[in-house]
Amino acid sequence: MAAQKSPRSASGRPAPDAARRSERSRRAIYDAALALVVEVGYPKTTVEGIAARAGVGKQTIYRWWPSKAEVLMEAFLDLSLQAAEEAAEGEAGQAPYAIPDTGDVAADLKAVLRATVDELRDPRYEAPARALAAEGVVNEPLGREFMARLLGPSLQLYVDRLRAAQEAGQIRADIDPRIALELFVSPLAQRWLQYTGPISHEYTDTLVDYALNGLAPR
Amino acid sequence: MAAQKSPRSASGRPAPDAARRSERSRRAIYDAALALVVEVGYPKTTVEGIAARAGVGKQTIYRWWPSKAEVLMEAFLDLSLQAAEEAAEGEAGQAPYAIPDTGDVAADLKAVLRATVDELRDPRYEAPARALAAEGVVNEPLGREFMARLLGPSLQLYVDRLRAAQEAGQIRADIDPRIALELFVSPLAQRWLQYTGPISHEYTDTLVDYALNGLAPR
Amino acid sequence: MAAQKSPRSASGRPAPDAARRSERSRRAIYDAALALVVEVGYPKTTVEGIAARAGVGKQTIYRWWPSKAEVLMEAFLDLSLQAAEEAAEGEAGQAPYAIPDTGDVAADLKAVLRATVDELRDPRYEAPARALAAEGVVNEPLGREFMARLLGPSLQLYVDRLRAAQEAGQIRADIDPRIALELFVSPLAQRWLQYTGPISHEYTDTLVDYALNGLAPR
Amino acid sequence: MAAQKSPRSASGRPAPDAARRSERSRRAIYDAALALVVEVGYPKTTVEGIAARAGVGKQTIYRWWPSKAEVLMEAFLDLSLQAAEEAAEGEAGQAPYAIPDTGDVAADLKAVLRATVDELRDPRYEAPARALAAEGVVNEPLGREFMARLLGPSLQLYVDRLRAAQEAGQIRADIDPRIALELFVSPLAQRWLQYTGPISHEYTDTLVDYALNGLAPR
DNA sequence: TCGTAAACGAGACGGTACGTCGCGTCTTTAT
DNA sequence: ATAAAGACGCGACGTACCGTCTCGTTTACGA
Repeated sequence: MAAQKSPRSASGRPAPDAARRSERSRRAIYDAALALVVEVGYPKTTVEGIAARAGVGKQTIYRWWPSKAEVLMEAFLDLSLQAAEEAAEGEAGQAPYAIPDTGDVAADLKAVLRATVDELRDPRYEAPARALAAEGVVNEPLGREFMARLLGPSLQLYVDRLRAAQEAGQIRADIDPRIALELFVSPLAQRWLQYTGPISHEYTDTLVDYALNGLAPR
Repeated sequence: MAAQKSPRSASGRPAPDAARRSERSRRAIYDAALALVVEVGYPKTTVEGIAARAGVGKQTIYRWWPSKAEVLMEAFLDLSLQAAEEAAEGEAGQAPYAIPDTGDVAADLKAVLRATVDELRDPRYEAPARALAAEGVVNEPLGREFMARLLGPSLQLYVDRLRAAQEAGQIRADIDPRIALELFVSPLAQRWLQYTGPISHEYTDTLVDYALNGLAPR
Repeated sequence: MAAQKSPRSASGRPAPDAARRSERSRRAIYDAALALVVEVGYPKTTVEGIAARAGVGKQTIYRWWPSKAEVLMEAFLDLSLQAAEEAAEGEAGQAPYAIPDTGDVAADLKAVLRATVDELRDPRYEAPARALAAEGVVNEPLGREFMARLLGPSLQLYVDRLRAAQEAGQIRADIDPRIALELFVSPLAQRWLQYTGPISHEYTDTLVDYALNGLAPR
Repeated sequence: MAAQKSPRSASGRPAPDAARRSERSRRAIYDAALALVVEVGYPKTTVEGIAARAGVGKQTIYRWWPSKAEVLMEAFLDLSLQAAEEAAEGEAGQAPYAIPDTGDVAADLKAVLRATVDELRDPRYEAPARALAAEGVVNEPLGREFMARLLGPSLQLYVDRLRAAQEAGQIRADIDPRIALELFVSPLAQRWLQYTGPISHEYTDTLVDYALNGLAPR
């Protein structure tokens, strides 16, 4: 079995040694990237600017990420992780990363969506989330990564909760939960992303009602 | 009232005389912009590239548009207009710009959504539409313009059709059509924009069924 | 005869239109390059620095010169030209660009060499001349250009003066003037370039004496 | 007197312990530096390149030399030393490091200069010698070191030989040998360094003749 | 019908950021 | 304990486009 002295990444460049990576720099880069996106917007956020703000050489960024979009992706991922951990601490003993199940699907979904609305309005989350979404629209690999690492896991929580509701007989058994969740999640996403309408707690409540009960008369 | 020899736009620059504008150049610029977005993608499409390909001076672009996003917006608007006119010719005597009303809402909606799916898969439409959507996500004024000039009018057609369905008693009267349409339009939009899932005729059919009948058992 | 719409330089890049070149920028670049070489030395003089000091975009330098060495070459050539013109004004009616001929070769050569010594000590000339010489040593094309455009013409003046001396019988007819001149010019050049010894009026006087009369006893 | 555990050089850094220096590494660094200068030229020879080629850490270079110029200087000095030792072996019983004295100054000088011409044409010597000369032109301390350690000793040999000639009555007693030698050495040096003309055995022979006999008629 | 003023093509300009290279220092790893 | 390996902060490289600004050259209008 041949020893592999200098492993190469897909780009053909020798892969850097991750074990010797500076944790300090990584944190500073995450912080700088997030702060800049909030302060000056994504298009005016430059790799050079991130490096300067983080007190880091440009090469240190290019060594570990292929583009500013990937930097922001990991920074945002890290931010979400931290937030999730903090949230988990508050509700000790409870399953983290799950939509609560009080027995009332409608109420549970409304609660989660209200929380989501609040989050989408917090500039600290909104700016990077919007930037990543925009980049992903036009950059398919990044878009798919965004889906795989952020959107997907979140959507899975809805799938799980809807499955539970099906078992409880609150949702028809022949419904595909993966599609069903889009009836209330996607409208919110589109209003937020494309300014197709205002978002509010009232609005998401209505979405849940419409989706669960349908538009046609009974 | 004082004579105004060289009227100035809000930017303080003398407004160009639109009457003397070269139609030839405008067309060439539209064609070049759309072609480049399809061929090399939006981020690699540059004003310089558009000018070169259109055989036009850069200033001719900057004279009439403030940014490449606006150029593309108008180019795409123009493209949509042309396409709509062509489509209208095929169905003479019928109201253009409307969702057909056969009396069966579900069928009508499914038909329109199937057509939309086809369009979203045509690279000639997809590339510029995606580019504008992405730009609009991160550039609010442009996003709102995109909504006002393209998305809005399209969505209004759904509102009209849903209103007709309400009058025909096929949809509950207390439903807000502006929100209702999002139950089947937004999921498609999100899957397309964010790669959250595959899009197909089957999928949109399912969306219409779910939306009209709801998820909960009757 | 084919029209040549976009002539290309040897580098394969379209040649810029010299007619539209900014004289203002060129002057500013010359001045900045010379000043920086004097102030911070050649190795610390950067294209970026020249551009910044000249108030010019980097591309304006790269558009017209392939390297900082070539910039400095032309700047120095320009400086020499100006100096020569100023000098020529002072001695109206006299042939410019020539070594004076008073009939006494030894005296004439000593006078020119003394002037050269003075020039080599003037930092405004020394710094760029030294920089170009150094670069030329290790960069053959540039070295040859330096020889062709600066050194060569100067040495030719010695050839001319020595020929006159041969006709006047002050120098043997079988002597090759192109080689002869090196007996007093090259020693000065080497002392200056390589710090092999101090340079002074006395020293160059001695060189002329030794060269004309030889080292062996008569 | 206080014990000094880690003596510090003028730079304030702890002086490395020369006794523990790796002879192996030094040799590898010399070889790599010389080879690179020959192969890619001095400007493209980098400390990183030398280290990589020598299979040595960069720090091992920086520990012992302040710059790539100094590395090359010592490498070249070492090369010259080796060459001189090899040459000395061939002529056993004779004084090493001296210009032969056959009684005929002209012949002896011509012989040495012919050998020098040959050396200057050997790429293994030419490339590093030229590199060091160029660096020395623009970097005064290095230039003076080059003079002190390489050029000076070589020139001294000429001084010695010329003194002998003066005692033998072949050269006038009032001649300064330190200046005299420049009449034939410097022209060769300048032609070589600055491409002011071709170098050949014929050329150096002529230089010796001109220098010894002078240019003026007797 | 002809001048003339505007729009036009071309592209040079002052800039900003790109992604890369090499510097000289510092740290880790594996003898 | 030493030295290879190489990550780091830094600064310059040479390139690509930005948006502005002249340049002549059409072009179309109104005198």
